[in-house]
Amino acid sequence: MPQAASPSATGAGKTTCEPVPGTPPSTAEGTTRARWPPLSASSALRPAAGKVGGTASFPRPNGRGFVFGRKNMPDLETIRHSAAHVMAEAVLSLFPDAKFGIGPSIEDGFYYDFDLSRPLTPEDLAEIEKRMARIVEAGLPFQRREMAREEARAFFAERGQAYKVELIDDLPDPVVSLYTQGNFTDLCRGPHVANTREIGAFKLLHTAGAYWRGDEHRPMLQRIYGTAFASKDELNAYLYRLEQAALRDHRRLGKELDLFSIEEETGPGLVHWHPKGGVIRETIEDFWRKEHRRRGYEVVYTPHIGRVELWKTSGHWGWYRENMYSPMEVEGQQYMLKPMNCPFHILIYKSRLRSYRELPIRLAELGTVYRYERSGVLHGLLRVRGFTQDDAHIFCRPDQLEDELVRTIDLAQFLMQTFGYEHYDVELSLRDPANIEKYAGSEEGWQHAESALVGALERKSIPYARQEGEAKFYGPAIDIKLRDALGRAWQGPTIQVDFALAERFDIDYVAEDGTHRRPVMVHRALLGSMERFIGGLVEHYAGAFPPWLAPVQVVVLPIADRHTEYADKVAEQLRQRDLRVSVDARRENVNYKIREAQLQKVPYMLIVGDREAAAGTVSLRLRSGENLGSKPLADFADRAASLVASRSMEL
RNA sequence: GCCGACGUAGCUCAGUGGUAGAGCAAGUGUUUCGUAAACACUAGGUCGAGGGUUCGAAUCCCCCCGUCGGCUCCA
Repeated sequence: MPQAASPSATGAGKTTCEPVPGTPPSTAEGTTRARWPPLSASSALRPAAGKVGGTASFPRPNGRGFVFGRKNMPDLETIRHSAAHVMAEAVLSLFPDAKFGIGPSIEDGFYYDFDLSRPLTPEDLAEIEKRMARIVEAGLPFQRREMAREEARAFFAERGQAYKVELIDDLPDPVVSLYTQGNFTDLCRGPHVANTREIGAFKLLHTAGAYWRGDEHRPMLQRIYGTAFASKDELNAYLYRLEQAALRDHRRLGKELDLFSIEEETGPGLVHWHPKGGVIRETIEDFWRKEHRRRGYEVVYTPHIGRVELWKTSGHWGWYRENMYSPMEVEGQQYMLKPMNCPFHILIYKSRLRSYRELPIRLAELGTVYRYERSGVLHGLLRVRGFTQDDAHIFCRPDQLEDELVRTIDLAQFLMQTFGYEHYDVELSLRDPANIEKYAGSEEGWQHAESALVGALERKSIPYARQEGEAKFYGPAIDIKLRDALGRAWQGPTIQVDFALAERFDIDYVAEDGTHRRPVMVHRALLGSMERFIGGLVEHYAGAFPPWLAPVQVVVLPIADRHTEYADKVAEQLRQRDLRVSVDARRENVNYKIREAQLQKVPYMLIVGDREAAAGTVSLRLRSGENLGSKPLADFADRAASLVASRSMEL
């Protein structure tokens, strides 16, 4: 059942209009929970356009976006927040009856939410951008003033700004601050640039609907996203990165490389793996199983459906029901498609009496689960309705917990390293100390588990961020966020202790003294789901899979028809070495075949003509464009086979 | 689910009320070629589904389905 702890989207460290204390912010209130910026959940899972770039390349100031470094150099957050105000002013000039929500700076840009009389069109965006340019050009000063909250309330009420009034009503402060530039005055904590001219380069990116205060029961506002930088060059660099990210989009590459498809006739969020995607998945799964067995896991298979009573016992019928497919009735019994594998693994554990001597028991499964997701949230392979988790459940004694966690982290690190994820951030989700009654399990259990998690991380010398209050009700967890080749964050391995299920299924083991005791249960998914993981890999590699994963590892390109026979012989010999080889024997010129192989990102191209056929060699060209010239076939076969065997990232 | 945009040939896209188009891919023929696109011809579409307006709908309207950008949620 591991579900990724969602990275909170709370705006720690963000400049925002929302909370508006009457005093200017102090740098001391900087974020404590994150060494990386808070990401919206969606950006963690799917680095979509607009969220790309991450902080790796755009360092943020600590805290609230105060001026730092050289004086008079406004930082990015201040620039962006100011740009949001300028955008609001432009919108006001176009829509005099506009009502304003909030307009914070965010990672990579800013947005502002508006309540408008009609939907925005692309032409509106262009017009708003034009008006913004005039405001920036005019060099209007930002003026701050303070007002008693009642006075400010009246000020906004008079202007029909109901959302601002609501914000003020939620503020505890007796005095609030307002910022004015040109014809636009906003409730805002600041800070802002001194003058609109300091905003530099900006661009509006897209519009979106957004519920007022993120609450689906409240009005839907129109949000405009934009970004701003101190200079035109930085803006262009950012836009270039967006283009690069779009080129890596796994949905685009999935089609171009013929890896998978999602068919309307089958239904949304249901993935068809094509032969080439299937090879990648099979290779990863084989590796996964082998590595798990090597580390003491036992692989199991469990059903895709189960009686509804099972889910009542597990509790999912209660708290997870809205994500489950409706029951199907068979012979008067109700069955559910499984959204989780854990109940089945527990039943395997429970199928006979267990001794303390056989713990830990590690049951692993590539288990396919189905979860109902609202239609608007589906996204390629990254958010689907049917997926295969690399799931495992560890049942152990309390005294074994920390060791098991260390072993699990080891395995996670090994996997990540194998796939070339070199950077990651670790979050430790703990109970909310102010609210301990809402959690399942005993006080001692929690304390033990939390200290085992901390102990494991410290034994591994892994830096982590403590996140109090982020734990699920059933147990504390470690979540690992991966950084891909573009520095974007992805949901990675998750390791969760569970106090609820062992209890609900009443599982136990016989201890040394003959008493029955409750084992500790750990859920863990290291790749997450095969769908999401491979979707992420496609983007991480930009479609250029390392040789061990490449669907076609070698393509042999005969120069003319008379070389086809030799090409087939070469291919056959390479297949004897377990390499995946194809021969492009079409009556096309070599350049054409090379181009095609290149676009398919095949690691190795072997060009064979008269010279090679006579000498028993192949002319090796790498996907990188490097032409290594003729070499004996056996040499190439050795090289390729050894790089594949070692799962090397090299060509 | 909600807001907005979109859905035309296998793919990428043009076509805004008057007989459905291009490039690439595919098929056939010609070319037998040395490291990123040879040439010619041919075939290919109930313009996402259904309903409506109209003499006439890819085009306008309604309603479904799906995709995309977000909101929300998560593997």
